[in-house]
Amino acid sequence: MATPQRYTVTAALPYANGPVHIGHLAGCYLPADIYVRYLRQQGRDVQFICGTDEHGVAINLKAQAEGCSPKEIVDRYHEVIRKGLEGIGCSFDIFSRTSKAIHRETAQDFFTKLYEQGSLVEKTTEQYYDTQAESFLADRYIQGTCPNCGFEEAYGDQCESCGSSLSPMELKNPVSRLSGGRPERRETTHWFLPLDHLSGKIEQYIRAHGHWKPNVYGQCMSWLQSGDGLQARSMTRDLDWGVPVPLPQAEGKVLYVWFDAPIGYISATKELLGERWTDYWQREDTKLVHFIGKDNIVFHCITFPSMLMEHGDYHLPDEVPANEFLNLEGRKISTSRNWAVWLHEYVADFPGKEDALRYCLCANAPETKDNDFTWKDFQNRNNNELVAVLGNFVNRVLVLLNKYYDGKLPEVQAPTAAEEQLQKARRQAPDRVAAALERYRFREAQLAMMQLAREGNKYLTEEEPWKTQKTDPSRTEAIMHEAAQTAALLSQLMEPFLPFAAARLRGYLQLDLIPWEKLSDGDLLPAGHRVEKGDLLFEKVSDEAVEAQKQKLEEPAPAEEKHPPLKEEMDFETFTQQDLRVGTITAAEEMPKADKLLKLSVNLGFEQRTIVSGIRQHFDAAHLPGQRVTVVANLAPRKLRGVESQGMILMAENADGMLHFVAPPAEAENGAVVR
RNA sequence: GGCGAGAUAGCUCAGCCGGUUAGAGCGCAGCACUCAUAAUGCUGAGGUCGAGGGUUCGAGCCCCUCUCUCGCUACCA
Repeated sequence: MATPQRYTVTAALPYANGPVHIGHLAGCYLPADIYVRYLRQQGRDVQFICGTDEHGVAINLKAQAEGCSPKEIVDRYHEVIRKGLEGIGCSFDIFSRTSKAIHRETAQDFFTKLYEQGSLVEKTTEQYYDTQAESFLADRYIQGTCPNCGFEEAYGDQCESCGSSLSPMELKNPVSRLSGGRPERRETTHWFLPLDHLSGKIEQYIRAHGHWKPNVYGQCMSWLQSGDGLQARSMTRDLDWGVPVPLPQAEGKVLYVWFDAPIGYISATKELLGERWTDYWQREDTKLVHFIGKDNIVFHCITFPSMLMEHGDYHLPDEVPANEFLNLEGRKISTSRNWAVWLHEYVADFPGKEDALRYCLCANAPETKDNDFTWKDFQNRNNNELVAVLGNFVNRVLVLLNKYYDGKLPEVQAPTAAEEQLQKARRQAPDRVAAALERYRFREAQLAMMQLAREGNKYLTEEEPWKTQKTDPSRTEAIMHEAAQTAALLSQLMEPFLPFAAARLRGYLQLDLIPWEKLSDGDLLPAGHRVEKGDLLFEKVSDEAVEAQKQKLEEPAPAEEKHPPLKEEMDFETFTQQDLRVGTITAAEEMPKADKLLKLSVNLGFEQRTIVSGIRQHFDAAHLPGQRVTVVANLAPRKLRGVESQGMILMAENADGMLHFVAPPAEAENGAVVR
C-alpha cells in the first residue's frame, strides 16, 4: 500500500467472562495503544477500536454456574475490563460491547448479505439435543455404544476402541456428556462458511503478506497446508445467548461467537462514526491493523479475512502484529489458579504508577517469543531506569533551571562540540522512535526514547553546569538551555509509552503536544520561556510493595464455588454394576507417541492388569510403582494407542486441575472390593 | 506423535539480504562526580551464539539430525 490515508486499529475484544490481566495488556492492548498514540502525534487519521466480546457458550456456562443471567455476567465484566484498560491509559476512541443493538444489526446485515448472495452453505442434520442442559450437543459430547464393536463408551464422532469413524446417530444408547442424561433427536439447520472452497484465495492473501512476523505467517501457512486443509465452518449455533440468526426459519439460533466478535470491530466503528464508518473499513487507502495475542492468529488471519472476502465490500486486514505470551514469575499465567496480575487490581494497588507497568511490559514485550514478567524486574526497571535515568534527568534540569534562573529559560549560545553531539541525538531520536514503531518494534522504540535521556544525563555530567556557574555563568546558561530543550523533546517522545508522566512533564514545561514532524526541527522552547519546578516524575517501588505482590500471588484462588453440577440420579441397580477393586501399581512406563498416556501394570491380588491412564503430565512413571489405587475392574477393555487398557484408575481432580490418586489405606488388601 | 515458533553474556532480550574484533539494558567490579529520588557518567570483566554434522572463500544467520522450551492438535483423567 502507498501511504495510507487513514488507519483503523483494533485491539482484540476481551471476552467478558473475566477480568483482563497483564498478559493481555503486554500482548495486545499496550502495543496497540502505543501505536495509536504515535499515529495521532503524527497527525494521521486513526480510529482505535475496542470493546467487550459478550456472546458465546462460555458466558452461558459461567452464568449457569453462578446462578445468574448472562447479561449480569457481561455487565459486570464489561465495567471491570473497561476501567482496568482505561485506568492504564488505553486511549480507545470507543470501547463498545457486542451486546449492543447496533452490533446485532451490523452482524445480522453481514450475515444476511452472505446468505442472500449464496456464500453460505446450508446443512440440515438431525442432532442430539440435551433437554436438561437445553442445548444441542457437539459430536464429541455424546457417548454411546459403538454399532461396530459394541464398545460402550464410543464418542459421537469416533469409536476409540475399534477406530471406526461414526456419526452420533449411529450410536446405541447415546448419553449426553453434559448432563449425563439421554439426549433426544432433533433436526437442526446451520449455515457454513466454505473455507475449503476459499483456501486458494486465502493462501494468496497470506502469501501477499510474507512480511508478517514469523510466528504469525508460520502459523497461517501451517493451517493452510496441514492435513485436510481448511474445513467449512458453521457460522451459527443452537443457543439462546447471542445475535439471533436473521432468518425466519432460524428460531432459537444465534451467530457463532467467532462470526460475530470480529464484526464487533465494525459495529463499534459505526457507533463511533455513523455514516463515515465505511471509510475505515471499505476503502483501499485505509490501513487496517489488528493487535491480538497469539491465540487469535488463525481467526484474524484466516477466518475473518475469509468473511470479509466473501462479503466483498471490505478491505482486508493489512497487519496482524500478534505477540507471544507473557509468563509470570517463571510460570504460565493461569486464570483458574489465580496466577495472574489483574489489571484492575494493579491500577488500585499502584495509583500514579500506571506508567511503570506500561514501561516494564513494553521493555519486556513478548514480541518474538514468550517472555517472563517478575515483580523484581518490574522494580528494577522502575527504580533503575524510569526513576534513575529518565525521572532523574528531568528533575536535574528542572531543579537547576529554577535554582539559577527562577525557571526562566536562558538564551541560546554558540554550540560547542558537546552541544552539537546532543543536538544530533535530538534530531535523530524522533526518527529512531518512529522507525521502530512503524515496524511494530515497541521495545526498540522505547529504548530509543530512553537513549535520549541517557544522552541528557551524560551531557549534564560532563559539562557540569554547577561548576561553570561559579567560574563562567554564561557557559551555564548555554548548558541549561540545551538541557531544557532535551527535556522538552522527551516530554513529546514519552507520550506513546508513558502518557501520564509525559503529560505531567509537559505541564511543568508549560508545553503542548507538538506534531511529530516538528520534533526534529530544533528548539521546542523559546528563550525566556518559564518552566515550573514540578514534582518528581516517577517514584521508586519499595521492596515491601514487591513482597506484597509476590505474597498476593501465593494466595489461593478466591474460593469461587466451581464444583461441577451433580449428574442425573441413578438407581442402586446401576450403581452395583460397577466393580471397584483395590490395587497396587507394580510398573509404569510412558506410552510411545502420546504425551499424556502412561501404561501401568496393576496388581489386583487375583490378577495383574494393564491399564493405560492419561496422567503422564501429573506423575513421573519412575515414582509410581507401589502406589495404591482404586480400579474400575469390570470396565470393558479398550484399545488406546494400540495397547488394551483393562480398566480405569480412579482419580480425584481438584478445581485447579491437579489429579490425585484415590488411594486405599495400607490395610486394604489388593483385590478388596470397594463399595 | 503431527505442525508452527523459539534456544545468543549472570538476568531480560536485539542481531536486516550469510561478510571484519557478536550487541543493548539491567546486574557485577573499579574510577570520576555531587545539580539530582545514594540518583548520574566513564572504564572493565563476562558469550565454544542449545548439541553434532554439512554447504560456502566465509555461518549466530542457509541445509540435515538430535535435545530442550512454548503454542496448536491428537491420544486421557
